[in-house]
Amino acid sequence: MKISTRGRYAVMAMADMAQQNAQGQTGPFKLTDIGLRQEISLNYLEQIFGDLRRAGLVESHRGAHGGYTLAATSKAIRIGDVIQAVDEPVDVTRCGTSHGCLTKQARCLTHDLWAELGNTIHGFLNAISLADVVDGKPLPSMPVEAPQSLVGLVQGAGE
Amino acid sequence: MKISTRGRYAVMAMADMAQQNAQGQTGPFKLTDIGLRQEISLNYLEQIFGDLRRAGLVESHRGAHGGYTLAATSKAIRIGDVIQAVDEPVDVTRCGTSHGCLTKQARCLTHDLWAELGNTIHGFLNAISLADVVDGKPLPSMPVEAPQSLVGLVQGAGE
DNA sequence: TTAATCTTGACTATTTTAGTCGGAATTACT
DNA sequence: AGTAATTCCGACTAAAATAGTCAAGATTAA
Repeated sequence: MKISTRGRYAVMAMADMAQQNAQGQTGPFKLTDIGLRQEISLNYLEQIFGDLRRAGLVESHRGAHGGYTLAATSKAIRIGDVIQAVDEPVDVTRCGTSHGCLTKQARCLTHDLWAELGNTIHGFLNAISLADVVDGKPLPSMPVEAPQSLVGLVQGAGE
Repeated sequence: MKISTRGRYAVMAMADMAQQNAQGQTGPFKLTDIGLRQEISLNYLEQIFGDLRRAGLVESHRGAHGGYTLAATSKAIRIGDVIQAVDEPVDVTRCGTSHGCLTKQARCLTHDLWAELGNTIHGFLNAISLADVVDGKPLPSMPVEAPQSLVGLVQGAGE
């Protein structure tokens, strides 16, 4: 249960550009510079930015004095989008596609659990924009606390 | 960003036992039977139950007519405990221990983000008991929605 | 004593992750 | 036109994690 470095690096690089923007720099930003600031290898960044570009999150400017710019305002870009762009499976479970869920006798007791965990992670990441990260805004946290107290508090966990 | 089969299998097996309990069976439950019902190989289950036993979540009964029983009521066992028992790193980031966070020039813009994501996942999993899963209780979901709306709603994302 | 069951540890195959490398295409500047 | 800077692309590789398998030992009920 951990995030890949691809996802982390992607968010770090995007946040780097957003921060540069916030400081008046308009870009385009060279991967070389981003890599130096964030300590990520150029070659690896190239791979990652390929994904980001194909997902429409950044725009590329080739040739000399080229680089990348954010394709939208930092307020409009959500962290979830960035991670999804570089990190194929934002799925927590491959219930249904693979065995392990719908076993012959049981309707998979845990299916809803994984589905809702996925929703929770998605909800969290999609609720935060690049701008929030750069501004150091306080992040939302889970309101629930104890195992017993929450049962029945919330309804509608349907997928 | 996905959960390992170890974690899934562990929860499935524990839920299986909890369900047997709920149906009047008191155990001990043989791994052979659990494996058959949940379609998990015996050898793999043995490995997993070794971890669960060492974590104190189940009790073993050796010898003929032996098997495993839950070490507490299904209401008292939280999903987070189960996953943590078999799935070493419930960490989302290894910020601080490894490079990639505290780079030379930046105080790691994204540190709080990963920390709070971890808290969110923890909060979710620890809020749900085995009994909740077996009973098919509705699960809590994230209340937050849009990127803008949440900023400033919640404070205190400190680790 | 025997069969059932947990216990342990070593072993292996597959997949994923985290990169590296070389070169081609494109553009700005001179 | 030429050159340097940059993105672009695909193949390649090393290391780690995942998902198991296997064999043999310990313990207990009958």
